Amino acid sequence: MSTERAVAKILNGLDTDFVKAFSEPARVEILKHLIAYGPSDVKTLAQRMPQDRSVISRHLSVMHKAGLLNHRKEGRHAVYTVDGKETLRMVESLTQTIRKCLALECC
Amino acid sequence: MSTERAVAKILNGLDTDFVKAFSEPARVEILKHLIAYGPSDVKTLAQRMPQDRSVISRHLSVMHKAGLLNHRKEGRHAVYTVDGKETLRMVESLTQTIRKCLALECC
DNA sequence: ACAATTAGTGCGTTTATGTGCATAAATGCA
DNA sequence: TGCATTTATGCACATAAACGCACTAATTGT
Repeated sequence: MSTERAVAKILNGLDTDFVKAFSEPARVEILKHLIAYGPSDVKTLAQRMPQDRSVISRHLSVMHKAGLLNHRKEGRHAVYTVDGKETLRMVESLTQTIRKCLALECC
Repeated sequence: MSTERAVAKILNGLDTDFVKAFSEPARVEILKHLIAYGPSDVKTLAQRMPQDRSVISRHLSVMHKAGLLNHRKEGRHAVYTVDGKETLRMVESLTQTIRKCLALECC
């Protein structure tokens, strides 16, 4: 297989949703709070941040879909928690992706 | 120091320029070519991609500023190369950042 | 000196995303 | 049942980023 195709195969598996979660300051702020204070509902998180609740809710949804957060319903509350295991798995996968690519580096 | 401040201290050091480089498909395409074919100038890269040369030039500039690429002038050509060492250093730094945060995880 | 080639920047346009308000659905409590 | 609370979504708007065109600057070769 050509190097070009090998590199493509590796980098096409790159999880862009994962990296996007970390490129948005508001989402990082949410992560900070979830790590420091543990499971939290939308209202609690929103109270700590300048954005509207709806915005926080959407950011949480994005991070949940990306696999960084777990989500459960407790009555009318939506409780989100950091999925540390999965998050770590993904960042290590990213490292491996880059490692493999660079190993193929032509010159 | 409170857990909140400890987490903030760690995550504030997060290099968002680095992660942004990987969240843009066009930039990943550029990386693919640079890894597979080695040092390339702007025209060569632009010929492989649908975007205008100016767009490629700007993406290269972004990645160079983020530390992913090296840049040298060869006559009228601008030759870009992947800085594998630095790129690897950065992704490992990201992994460590996340690792440290999760180690502080409250619950 | 002149024409051709290459890279980068200014500028306006398009596209994507974050944001807030209003609202509906679901739940808990009196 | 009636009312408050919480979340999520539709919608419109603002901001940021990607994009293409046109132009300038720098360099090469004739």
